[in-house]
Amino acid sequence: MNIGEIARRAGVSRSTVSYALSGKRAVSEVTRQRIQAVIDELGYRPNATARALREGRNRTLGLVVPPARGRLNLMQLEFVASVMEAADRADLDVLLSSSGGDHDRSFERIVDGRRVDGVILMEIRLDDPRVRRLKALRLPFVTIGRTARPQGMCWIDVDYATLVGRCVNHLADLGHRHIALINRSTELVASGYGPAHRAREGFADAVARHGIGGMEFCCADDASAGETCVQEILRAHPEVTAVVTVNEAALPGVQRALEDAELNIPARFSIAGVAARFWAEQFRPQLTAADLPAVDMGATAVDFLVERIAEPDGPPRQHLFVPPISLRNSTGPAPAAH
Amino acid sequence: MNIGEIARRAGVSRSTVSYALSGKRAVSEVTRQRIQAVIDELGYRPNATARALREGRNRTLGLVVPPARGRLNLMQLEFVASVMEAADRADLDVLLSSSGGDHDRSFERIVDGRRVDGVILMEIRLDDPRVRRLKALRLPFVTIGRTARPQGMCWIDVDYATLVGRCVNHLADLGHRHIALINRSTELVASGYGPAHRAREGFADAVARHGIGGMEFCCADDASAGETCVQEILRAHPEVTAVVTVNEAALPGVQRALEDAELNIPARFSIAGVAARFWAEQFRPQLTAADLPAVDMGATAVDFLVERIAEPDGPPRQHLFVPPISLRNSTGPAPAAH
DNA sequence: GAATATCGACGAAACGATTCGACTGATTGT
DNA sequence: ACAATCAGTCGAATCGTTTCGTCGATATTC
Repeated sequence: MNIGEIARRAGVSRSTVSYALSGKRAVSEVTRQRIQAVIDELGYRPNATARALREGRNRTLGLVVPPARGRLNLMQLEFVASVMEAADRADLDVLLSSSGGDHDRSFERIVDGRRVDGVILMEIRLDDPRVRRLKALRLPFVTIGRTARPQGMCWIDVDYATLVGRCVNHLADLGHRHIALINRSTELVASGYGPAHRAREGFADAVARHGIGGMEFCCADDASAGETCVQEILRAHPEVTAVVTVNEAALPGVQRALEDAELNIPARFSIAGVAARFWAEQFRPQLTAADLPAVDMGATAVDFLVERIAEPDGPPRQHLFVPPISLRNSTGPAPAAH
Repeated sequence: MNIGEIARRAGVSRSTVSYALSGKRAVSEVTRQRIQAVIDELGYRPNATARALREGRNRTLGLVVPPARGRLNLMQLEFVASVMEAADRADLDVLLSSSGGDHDRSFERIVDGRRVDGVILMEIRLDDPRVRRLKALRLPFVTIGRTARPQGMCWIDVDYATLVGRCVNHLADLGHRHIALINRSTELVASGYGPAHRAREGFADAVARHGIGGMEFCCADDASAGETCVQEILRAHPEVTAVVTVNEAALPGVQRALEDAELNIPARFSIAGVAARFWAEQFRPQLTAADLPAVDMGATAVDFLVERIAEPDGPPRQHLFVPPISLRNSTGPAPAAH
């Protein structure tokens, strides 16, 4: 059941059927209705592949997610969901690809088979080979996170430096004088993961500004690492009365370690950070944290990409998200020194 | 940079380039190398859309996930990741589509634009309009979960009835005589969600077999619903000493409510169920539960689908997963009656 | 009333690959 | 030595759309 068959049964030419459907040229009302009747009867829908070939675009965007190895997290999940929703609104399909490993077959397939009109790249590294690839292919793309030299590119990012800085400010205002940062894993830092680097910088700046003690700890993205990380902090720096965390996956372990050390939150210990709302609310007491705006980010990424596909040489759009810090119950005045 | 350009520069015809690449006909070694040199120089990759049009297949499978509304959960996330991985191994791309709402535009686009060679349908209902649609279009598909009449279809599912039954057996063996089931939400049950129905049946059968008291409670898929659900159970049925749960998202709330009621686990209260390993390990003490085998399920679904695409009229493959129940620390002997 | 728009429809040429049949030399078999 | 095979290549058709140019027929304009 292709357009030729419809044309034959309606007694018109293929082009007339096409114009009747697209409305790009006038078609008399009677033939239009005759054609529509045949279409309804046979349940014809134009073949998307043929259309894509002819039009030179696929009405599809590629979404490159981190490989399953590195465990997609809940925040990213929410992001993916919101990208789908936004793409759907723009009548675009979403082709998934995981990448970040050594041998990114699906990335190659999608990108150099020209299966997509544009790409959203998650979990970008400061120096990212995929970005170079997309630039070389002149395929429109938007990155979630920035490379080291983000000028001239299209990206959205979360301003970890500012957010971590604000957390430090908040804790310092409450009288805390020794604060630890629970950052992401050493591997992630080593591989040039922007948020981890910028959290580090924002933290260092803020503690320096306040003239207070600050120490950074890297921590793998899971609960048990969070537990040992806190134990380590408490052992090596008993003077610490508050932590800032950007490692949401470690939170359950952080909680356990603090409970085991009988450090009541927020009476004897404070904690603030950046996390998806799910994790912040899961914490007990609920975590004072900047909630990652996954839904906004997904919608914005799609908007930027659509715009760039329409106008590949337009000005590159960029947006830094600085979500407000939701005051919950995990921070309080520093305990009196004993 | 299309195949014609390559042919021109290599001084051969387009068909020769094609045969050199596919190996479907003999090409002399010297011309093959000449062609390869041109290809390497220009970085040519065949256009996937044109190939798809000609070959009549897209090397793409559709993955239909529940809409963002109904919140994709971690187990589903793991499933999606494993589908991607398996598809990648089979050199297939994955086109995402969310569906389940009233107005499934992306499902329509993917399915009747013939953008995919087959579909994996998650979160199937006992009577599902999408299944009828796919059958009518004669598009190969595999469902995750069964419809009410699953004969002749391709599906995989988790045997909730058996698993819940085994949990009841386990608890009964430990001496528990009054057990509650924490099922999924009433809406989900009402909409004909198979796992919820089968959990109910398995539970009813098992408590009857043991001649013990069993009562079922529906509970929305979130922590606070879990909390009120347990409070309700304890209030209305103080004789209950154990629960079986198939509602992983409610677990954190269940935990809170039991803690608040000062019911130590497993000394004074036991709990077992079906859950993704993440949730089971998140529970304290860790939950005795059948771990949902998301990774196996994803790989199996892709296998079945690939097979069915290759042979649309072959025998429909089906598989019921009955993952073993991992004994952890949340179940113990029933407390002596007081 | 002749020149000129305008409308509605048609045919053919793309888009970029794959594949079938045919053709040319060279090799083999008898 | 003549037919049969075979390796290597080419041209043309095809997949299902969209769109450009064209062309009657009717309507508009001076």
